[in-house]
Amino acid sequence: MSSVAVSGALSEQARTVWAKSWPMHGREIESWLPLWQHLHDAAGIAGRLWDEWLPPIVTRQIAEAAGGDEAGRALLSFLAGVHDVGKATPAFAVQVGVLRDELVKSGLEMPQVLPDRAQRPHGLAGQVIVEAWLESRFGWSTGQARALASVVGGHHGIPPSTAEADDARTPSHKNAELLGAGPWRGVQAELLDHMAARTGAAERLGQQGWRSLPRSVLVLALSVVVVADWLASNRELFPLASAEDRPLAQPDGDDEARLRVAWAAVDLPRPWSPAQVELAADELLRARFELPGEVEARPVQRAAVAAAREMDAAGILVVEAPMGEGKTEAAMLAAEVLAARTGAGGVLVALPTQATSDAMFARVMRWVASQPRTYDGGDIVRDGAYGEGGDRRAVFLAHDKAWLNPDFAAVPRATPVLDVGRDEEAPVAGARAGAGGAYVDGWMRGRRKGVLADFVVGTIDQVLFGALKSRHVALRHLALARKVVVLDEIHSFDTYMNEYLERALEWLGAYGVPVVALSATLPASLCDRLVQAYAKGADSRAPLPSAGGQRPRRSRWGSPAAAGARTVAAETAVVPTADPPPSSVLTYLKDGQPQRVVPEPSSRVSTVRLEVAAEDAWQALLREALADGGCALVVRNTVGRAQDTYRELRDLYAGDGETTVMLLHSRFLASDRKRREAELVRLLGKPTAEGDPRPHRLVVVGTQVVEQSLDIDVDLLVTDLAPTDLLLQRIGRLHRHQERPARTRPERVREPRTVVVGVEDWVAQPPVPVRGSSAVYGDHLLLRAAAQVLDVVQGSGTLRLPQDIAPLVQQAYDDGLPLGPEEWQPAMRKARVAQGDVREVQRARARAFQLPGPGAGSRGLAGWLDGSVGEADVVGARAQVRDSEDSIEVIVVQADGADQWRVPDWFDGEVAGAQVPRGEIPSLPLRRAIAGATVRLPASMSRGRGGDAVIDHLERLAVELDLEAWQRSPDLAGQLVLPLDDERRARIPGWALTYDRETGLSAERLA
DNA sequence: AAGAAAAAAAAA
Ligand SMILES: [Fe+3]
Ligand SMILES: [Fe+3]
Repeated sequence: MSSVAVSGALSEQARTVWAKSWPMHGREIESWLPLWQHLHDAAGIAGRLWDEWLPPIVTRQIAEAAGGDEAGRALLSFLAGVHDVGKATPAFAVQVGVLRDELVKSGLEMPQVLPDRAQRPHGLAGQVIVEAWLESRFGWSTGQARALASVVGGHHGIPPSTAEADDARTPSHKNAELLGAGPWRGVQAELLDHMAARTGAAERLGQQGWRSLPRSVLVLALSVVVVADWLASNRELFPLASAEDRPLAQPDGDDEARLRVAWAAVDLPRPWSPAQVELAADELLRARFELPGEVEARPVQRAAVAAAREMDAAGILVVEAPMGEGKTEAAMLAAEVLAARTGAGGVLVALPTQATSDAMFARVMRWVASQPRTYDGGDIVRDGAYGEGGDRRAVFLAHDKAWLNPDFAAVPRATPVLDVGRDEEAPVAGARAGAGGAYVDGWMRGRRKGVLADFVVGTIDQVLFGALKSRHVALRHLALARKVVVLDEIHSFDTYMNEYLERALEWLGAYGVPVVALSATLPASLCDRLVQAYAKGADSRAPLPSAGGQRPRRSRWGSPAAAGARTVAAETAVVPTADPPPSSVLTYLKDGQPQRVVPEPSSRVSTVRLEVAAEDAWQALLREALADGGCALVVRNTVGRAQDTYRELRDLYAGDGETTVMLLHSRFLASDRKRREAELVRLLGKPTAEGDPRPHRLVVVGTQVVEQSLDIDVDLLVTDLAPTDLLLQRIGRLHRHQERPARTRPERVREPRTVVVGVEDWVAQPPVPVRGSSAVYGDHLLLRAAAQVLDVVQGSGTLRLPQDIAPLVQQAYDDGLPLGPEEWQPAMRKARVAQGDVREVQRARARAFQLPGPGAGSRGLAGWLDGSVGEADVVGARAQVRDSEDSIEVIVVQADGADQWRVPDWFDGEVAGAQVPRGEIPSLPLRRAIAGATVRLPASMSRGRGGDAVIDHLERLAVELDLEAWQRSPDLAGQLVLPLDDERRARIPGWALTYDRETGLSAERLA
């Protein structure tokens, strides 16, 4: 850690240039800050960040590019130290009258007002000033100067476009007026020279090393500049000077004290730095998950630990395995090994949904608590104090509804780092860190900064946003680049999300971030693309020495022999006989090449009887199968079908007194759905020590919500035809728990059995899926699944699990492989083309706002985010990481005759039926209840012209009923409200809505 | 016609 010597005095003009003023408007000011002071502060913080906060995985790559550790530190300090030099311009300085006058008095001329001043925001101004200075002072080329200076230009979140920068550099009257001429130029250069000398950059700017930094390093540099600026702009940490102190005296040694105090107040934790663990996988598993001595690692876990030790540390590991093989634990063990190998300072675990993120957060917290402490300079006990250097791990749950999560709320919070006048929050005293030093940092919190924390669990969107053109995306990159990134359930992504995932992986590759991706069986081509995307990014950072040489094609399934299934005569055998793809497989990069490892097969093997039935036949079949009791799951592909089926089955079993029929789909209020899910897991989960609440006979009707993450076990499955992988996931709920051996199940359902329905006519050539299914999935995947289902049914009649999963999924997604009889082929070709079109549209939409890759372009960050705000030329494209037309979420309240709003009266707890105020922000318990009263309207309601009318109506309602107060609460701002009458009905133009506690929300289109 | 999530920044 080097403290910087005070270098050089500044001219009076340079000391008069200002950066901050309080207030910013008005004739009188109370306080101000000279620019040099802000620059010193920012440079100082950047140095501290380098010394104490950035983990080696980040500093190493900056150092490598910049020419050594000190050079890397100097680079960041310098960039932070000049970031606001654009404030030394008339365009900026004209804003505050008294400060302007002072400058004019000192000889820096400018008019009273500059109407065009907004055309040269100080970021852009700074960029071109630095460009010109690098060229004239050090002889940099235009392109070299543009690249480095773009970091200055981008410090407010969006780097200027090439055209903007070119325009600002063209000699013109306007530029002279706004950016300054004559003595202004002298002051700008003086400040730049001063900061270059002070940060140790001057000498290096004269050399070659910094002239062609890779884009990934520039992004990291930008992110650190932004962090430094945000901290240096906090007036609590870095107080302004009194307005009387003008100009401020020469810079002196007080700087260091000012910095020390501020840095201590921010109190960022040192990065996690786990030791290289040599433990065997078994021991590691037991130690980190607090398992008893006899527990052994499962094959996948053992293979993952071995892979993490032998793969490229800056590489990607894809673990494909069925559920129940302990993938999550495997990933955390691998993450620790990879962190130790790369110097990553934390772990980010990303999942597809908020609900799974919530569940994962609790598990990751336990894992964090079991981490040995790594701080070597103190004697702090593990569960003890934090403060004096003890191990602290900043944790964060990153999704929109994290504030509702009790596990996250229970984590001790450090004193928030607030800013006077900006943060409205009341200051609270911080608490001590919890188990293993886990705490929520006072600064690394909130939507943008929270993901910077050491251990973050969140939705996959948090990662995908890193590939979206968006303001301050560099900050998100830093959040990712600091850690090992674990991606869970990546098989569940659609084409649109995969586009973003691939681009995000390119960037992670460029940063050398270890990635562990978990999945059920992935289509081989997809797995290949993800690994390639990472490798491509890695190449952008470290090009091969043989620059012109072709890299050998990297493909997991490169050789025909490896493809196995594809050599089999397609139309006859669906389940391949030779060399089938294994049910578990690990793919990782080793020396830049993909390797595959197959763990020893799991011992669990089961068979499932597969059959098909007509829509009018399966209910009799179900009744028959459940004659002696048992629990069945009926999965429908649309909410409407599920609601109808539920009503039919309810009536069918009405009055027998010993059968429960339940319904689950997403169109229940969030709290109602949560309660239903909990009830399902209680009834159909593993038996507990207290007993087994499994009912005698139960029929659960549901949509796709039941194929995800609900750990339930049923005796019999009836399901609409669905794409093969989803069908297999549904089948995974069948006889799922080993704690429930066959002999404990009713006799007629002792053999696991699946009935596939949802097809108009199974005998037709090809069969015709019901309309709803076609609308949701498209006929291509449905017909391929139908071919596979019929093939099994007409053959052995049984599936073997898990062995058959991988071959079936690989075939279903291998478009080159024809499936089904000859007569189907014309229809299947048509469906395939249609599907291709849909995917292409999705891809195009996704690309409209996608961040360029790390290798594209040579001019640093100039124009990096061009087109990020509403300039898409693709129809229907939006700046978002999930594909959707507007689907409307509403808060449901009960309105009485007097137009008072109430929390739904059937809710649990004291707030049920409580009045919801509109003129003020509702209390926290009420806001919690309200968050649980949300539901998404059917997509059909928000599409097209009718959709606009619906949104209009709801928005007008919010205005008419005056929800202004709600806008000040982040969780309520912008929310639409749907008031129901006493009968739980609502009228919206064109629609009649009903909410029924048993069946959920129904929408009926009015003629 | 499913399901899933969804960003306030450092001064205009
Ligand atoms: Fe700025
Ligand atoms: Fe600044």
